[in-house]
Amino acid sequence: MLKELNPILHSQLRLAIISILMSVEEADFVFLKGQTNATAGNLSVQIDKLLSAGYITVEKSFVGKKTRTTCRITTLGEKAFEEYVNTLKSYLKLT
Amino acid sequence: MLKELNPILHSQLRLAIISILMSVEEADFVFLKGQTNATAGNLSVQIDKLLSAGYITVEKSFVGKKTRTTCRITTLGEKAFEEYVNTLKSYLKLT
DNA sequence: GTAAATCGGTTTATTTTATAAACCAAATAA
DNA sequence: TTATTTGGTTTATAAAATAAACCGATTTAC
Repeated sequence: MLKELNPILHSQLRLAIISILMSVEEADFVFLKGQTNATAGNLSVQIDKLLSAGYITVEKSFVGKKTRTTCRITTLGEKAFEEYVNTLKSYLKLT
Repeated sequence: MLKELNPILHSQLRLAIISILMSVEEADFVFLKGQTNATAGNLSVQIDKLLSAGYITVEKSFVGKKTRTTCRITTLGEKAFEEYVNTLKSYLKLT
């Protein structure tokens, strides 16, 4: 029986966000928007979902007078990502 | 910039179906249902989508008095799967 | 033999997701 | 001072996944 693919991660944009955060330790909204080419609205929604799932932390601060939203992956998020990748491999190795 | 993940394949059930068909040369409805643990309705819908995309062929026949729906992957389907896997790797290798 | 249950599905309705559009406050540029 | 841009959020819409209802044919149980 095939294991289920964590639906929180099985989304193009959320997977991209998490992948980036796995490699980068922290990334702000503007950086993520540029890397993923997502619209701001979509990115905002998907960041919220990852936050609600406990997969990332979100910190709002100021740089000069501009707001800055910084995201980091949590341990839970790392584990979820690793498990997602392993599950995915069980699908793909059938090739 | 991240490439887009083929949305026809970026679906848990359709990916499972295609993965199975990559390994098995042909599979009927009942077999796919058992392997994927999907409901008949969901499986029927997703098979239709893969058929419409030209990724599989679907052949209906009889075995004795029972109907049999046999699926096979097409060359286009194989190519799409391979490209999907490669794109996915570009997401995951960011780890 | 016939009523009820099962098999192999399809169709339709509902829920969930993803995406886009509209909006907002603050800052900067013209 | 009035656009315009920046850095987002909220809300509405479109698309997708899933579940529920249904269907005809076949068995099974009585």
